[in-house]
Amino acid sequence: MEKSVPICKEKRAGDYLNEVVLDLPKDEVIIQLAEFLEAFADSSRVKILLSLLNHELCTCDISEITGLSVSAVSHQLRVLRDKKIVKYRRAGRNVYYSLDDEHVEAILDTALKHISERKGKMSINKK
Amino acid sequence: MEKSVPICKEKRAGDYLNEVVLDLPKDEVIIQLAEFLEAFADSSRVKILLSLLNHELCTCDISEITGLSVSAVSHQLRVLRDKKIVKYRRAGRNVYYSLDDEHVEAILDTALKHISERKGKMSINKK
DNA sequence: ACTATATTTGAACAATTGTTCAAATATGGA
DNA sequence: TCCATATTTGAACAATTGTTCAAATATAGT
Repeated sequence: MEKSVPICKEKRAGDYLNEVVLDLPKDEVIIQLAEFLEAFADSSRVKILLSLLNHELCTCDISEITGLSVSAVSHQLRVLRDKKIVKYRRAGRNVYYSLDDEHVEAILDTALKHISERKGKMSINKK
Repeated sequence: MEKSVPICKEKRAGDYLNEVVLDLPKDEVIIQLAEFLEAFADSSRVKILLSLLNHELCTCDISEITGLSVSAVSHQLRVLRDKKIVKYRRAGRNVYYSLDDEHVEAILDTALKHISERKGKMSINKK
């Protein structure tokens, strides 16, 4: 019984599949990558991060800027805090948030490029 | 009745909030940003994208490399296709996928830097 | 036309998500 | 201490997600 290799593989000349597997980061790292990038996968959080690009802002500022409820903002800020993407400092009754990650801007810029360049190849379909 | 500004704002000297609002992309763009970045918010998709960084691969290759079922891979590839992140070509019975976005590598690299640099400040907490 | 392999698809399902609401906590000023 | 404001928190909820399974489709070879 020497069969766990899928059939579509048997006839392959150069076997580079193992190479690809070996080049992959450990599963643990892949999970961390995805957990970090989850921070950018929601429009409320993206809006909050964009707001923080140039200014530190208190929870109530962010609520007003984004149009989200104070509570919703606070919940999302906790997510961003847990992921070490924003930091905060308390000043009196206000808590001021700012970016704690030099890479946020890079990721948002890259994504912005994607959607602007993609416009040319946008499909007409709903998806 | 001239009251819709939150109280924490009234006493502000420099009013930069409006400036921040004006600097934000349109809501539609923010939603597109988040929809694109959703592609990276799941470890299965991250693993698929990492696998495709240097090789084009068929569905069955990707299934074997990632350890995901063929069906799960196919479902996720559809998500990536819809977002214009991968493209595909059919060759006989196989369908070969490859990256259709120059920015994928940049985003994954940036995220990788984040998680490696973050290790110094990792909290002991569960989160 | 029939069979085998590769891929896609749709329904079902548990799990997770983001918001709202009400209540709790924190801080500063009277 | 009491009150007003700012923020956080937890429960509840609908909505979305990713997987599995079975069935459908596509292609090549006989």
